[in-house]
Amino acid sequence: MSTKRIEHRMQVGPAREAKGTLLIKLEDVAQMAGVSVSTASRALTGKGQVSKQTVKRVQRAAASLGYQPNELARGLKMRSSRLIGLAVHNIFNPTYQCLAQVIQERLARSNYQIILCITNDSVEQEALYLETLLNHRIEGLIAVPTGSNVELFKRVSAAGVPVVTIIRRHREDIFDAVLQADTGGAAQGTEYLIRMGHRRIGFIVGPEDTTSGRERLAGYKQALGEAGIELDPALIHQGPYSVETGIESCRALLQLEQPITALFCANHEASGGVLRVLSEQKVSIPQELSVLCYEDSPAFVSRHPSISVMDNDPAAIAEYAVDLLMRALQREAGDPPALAPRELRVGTRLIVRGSCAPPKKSKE
Amino acid sequence: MSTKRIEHRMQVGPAREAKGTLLIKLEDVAQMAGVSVSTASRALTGKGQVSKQTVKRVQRAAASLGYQPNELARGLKMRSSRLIGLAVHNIFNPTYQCLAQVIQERLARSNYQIILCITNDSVEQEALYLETLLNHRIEGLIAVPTGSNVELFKRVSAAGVPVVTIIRRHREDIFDAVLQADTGGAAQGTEYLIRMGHRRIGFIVGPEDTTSGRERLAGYKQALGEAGIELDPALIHQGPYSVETGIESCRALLQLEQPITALFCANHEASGGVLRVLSEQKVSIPQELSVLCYEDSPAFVSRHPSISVMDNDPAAIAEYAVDLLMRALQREAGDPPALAPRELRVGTRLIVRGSCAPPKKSKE
DNA sequence: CTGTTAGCGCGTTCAG
DNA sequence: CTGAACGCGCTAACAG
Repeated sequence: MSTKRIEHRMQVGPAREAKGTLLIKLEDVAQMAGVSVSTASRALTGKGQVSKQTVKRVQRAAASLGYQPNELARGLKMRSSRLIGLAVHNIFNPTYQCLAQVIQERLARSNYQIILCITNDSVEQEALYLETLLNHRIEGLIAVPTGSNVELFKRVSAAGVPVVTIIRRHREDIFDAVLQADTGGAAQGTEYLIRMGHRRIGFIVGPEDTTSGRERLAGYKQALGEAGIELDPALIHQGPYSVETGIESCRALLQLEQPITALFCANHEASGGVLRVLSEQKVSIPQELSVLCYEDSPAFVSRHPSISVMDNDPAAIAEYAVDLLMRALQREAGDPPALAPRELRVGTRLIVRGSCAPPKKSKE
Repeated sequence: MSTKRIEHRMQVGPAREAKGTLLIKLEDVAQMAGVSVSTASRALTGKGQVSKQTVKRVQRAAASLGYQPNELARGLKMRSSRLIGLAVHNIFNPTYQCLAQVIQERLARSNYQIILCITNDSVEQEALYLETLLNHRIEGLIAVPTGSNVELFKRVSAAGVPVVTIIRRHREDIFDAVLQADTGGAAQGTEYLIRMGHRRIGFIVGPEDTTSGRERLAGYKQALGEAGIELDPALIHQGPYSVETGIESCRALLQLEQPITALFCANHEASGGVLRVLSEQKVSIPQELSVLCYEDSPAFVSRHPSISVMDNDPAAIAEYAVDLLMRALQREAGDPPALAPRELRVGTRLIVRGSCAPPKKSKE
C-alpha cells in the first residue's frame, strides 16, 4: 500500500500581481540613473562610448534594482535567442546522460541554454520538436537524429542554424557529425578476444538500420577476417537495443552445439539481459565464458568480476560536438564561407577489467 | 569525402540576407493572402472574427510558405515564452533520468519546452541558472533545489513564475513540492526485513543535510523502535551519495564482531559500491546476507540474485510535479487566488525480488 | 468582418 | 558623449 499525504499550509506566500510584475526593465534603470534608455543600454552592454561616470551610475542603478535584461526582447532585436536545441532519442543510457551533461555544461559556460527534446526515436516526434525549436529561434542544434527527417534538418540548416549530428548521421552527409569509431572499436574488441585465443566469439549487436549496428558488425567481421577465422552466422545476433534482445540472444548462443568461448555484446541495452542470463545459468565469467561489453556504465564496475568494455568516451563526443557547433556559430557571426561538413570519429578504447580470459581448452 | 550542396532559390520569397533568412514572417503570409497583418494573425490564431474564406486563404498561404510564428516576438507581446526551467542537481541516476524524461514529454504535450540546467549541487551554479532562466522569461520552474538559494527562488516566484520543487524541499515551505515518502519507505523496507526475522540490519543512507538522508534515517529508526529492537549506532553509515560511501560502509559493516544479517542500502549511489564489495568478498546473497536497496535501476535486475528495492516511483513524482505546475499556470491565467503551497508525498513501494531471505540461524 | 495604430523591451541608427 | 526616433515580429485595441 502506498501512502499519499497531502498537507495544506496556511502561509503568507508572495503577494499576487498580474504577472511579470517586479521584473525591472531597462527603462526603470534609466530613470533611476537619470539617463535615457539608450544610454543605459550602452552603459550596460559596453557597446558605445559612454563616460565612466554614467556607466557607474547606470550599473549601480541596475544592480540595486536587480535588473535582468529580457532575453525575449533582446533576442527579437538581435536575432539571437541564446538557445540551443538538443534533440536526442533517449536518455536512459549512461552514454546519453554523459552527453547531455557535458553539452549542457559547456554551452552554459558560453551563455547558451539548451532546450531538451527526447524523441523516443519517433520520426513524428522528432519532426514536431524540430518545428518547435525553430519557432523558438534556436541558434544551433545538436541531435541524435532518427535519420528520417532529412528535409526538415535541411530546413533548419537553411534557416541559418548550424546543425551537429552526434552518434548517428544521415545517409547524405550534409551536416557536421561526431560519431563513435564503431568499426574500429568492434574490431579492436574482437581482436582482443582473438589474441587471447578465442575462435568462437558470440556477437550481439544493434539493428542494421542504425549507424552503430552496421559499423560494429563490420568491425567484428573485419577482425575475424584478418585473423583468418571463418565467419559463423549462428554466432551473430542482431536486434533492437533492448534487454530482451540480450536475453534471447544470450540463451540462443549458450545452446549452440559448438559452444562459444567468448561473448562480445556490442549492444549496450542488451548487456543487462546478457549478464542476467549468465548469472541465472551460473556461467562463470571468465572461466567458462569471456564477456566483453560496449559503452561503459557504472553497473559494469559494481559486479564481480567487473566487466571489461569498449568505452566510446561520450564526454569526448560531447566536447567535439560543442566545439563544432561553436565554430559554426562564430563563423556565422563573421564571414560566411560555408565550409564542407566535418565528420569526426572519436576513438573507442578498451578498458580491461576482469571478465575476459583465455579459453579453458586453449591448447594451440 | 563529404559533399555539401547549397541550394539557391530564385524565388520571390525574401532575398538572401545575413541570418535567419528564409524565415517567413506573418507579413509575408499576409501579403500573399492579400490581407493585413492583423487579419492574418487573427486567421491563424482563431482569436477574432474572420470570414471563413479569408481564413482558408491565409492558412493556405501560411502553409505554402511554411510559415512558423516567431516565439520570441509572440512571447514579447504575450508575456509568455512557452519555456519551463528544469534545474536538477544531476542526471546520473535512473530516478532523475526518468524524471527528466517524463517531465519533458508531458510538458511538450502542452506545448511547453524545457530548458535543462544541471547544477551539480553547486549553490553558485544554481544561482546563475536561476538568473538566466528568469532572463529567458520562463513561465514555470521545476527544480531539485540545493536548498541554499531560497531568496532567489522567492524572487522567481514573486516574478509570477510558479515553482515546483521535487525530491527535495526548502526549509521554509513556500513552494509546491513533490517528495518521496522517504520516512515511510525506509520504515516499510526495514519492517520487511524485520518481519523476515532480521535483528541486526545494517543501514547506509545519505547525508543529514538532505531531505532524503534525514527522513530515511528517521524511517529506519522508527521501524526498529516499533519492533522493539535496540538501535545500534555501529550499524548506521551516513555519507555522501557516492560509490565510495558504499564501499567503505559495506566493508566496515562486514567486519563487525556481531555480524549483520541484512543490509539496507538507502543511498542509491552507494549501492554500486556495496554490491561490488559483496561480490568481491563472495558474500552469498541472500543466504549469508539479505540486501535491500533504494530507488530502482535496470542494473538491479540484471544480476543474480536480482536485487529487491524500495521503488520511489519517479514517473509518478514527475506526473504530480507537472500537474501542480499546470494547475498554477492555469490559475495564473484566470483568477489569482494564491493557494497555499501543496506538499505531495508519492508513496514508495517494495519490489520483492531475490535478494532478501530470513537469516540462517532463525530459530525463533 | 477588416485595416490602422500602438506598443511588448531592447539595441541602434542619427542628430546634436 | 548623449537623447530621440525607429524597428525586430507579433497581437490587441480601436475604428471603420
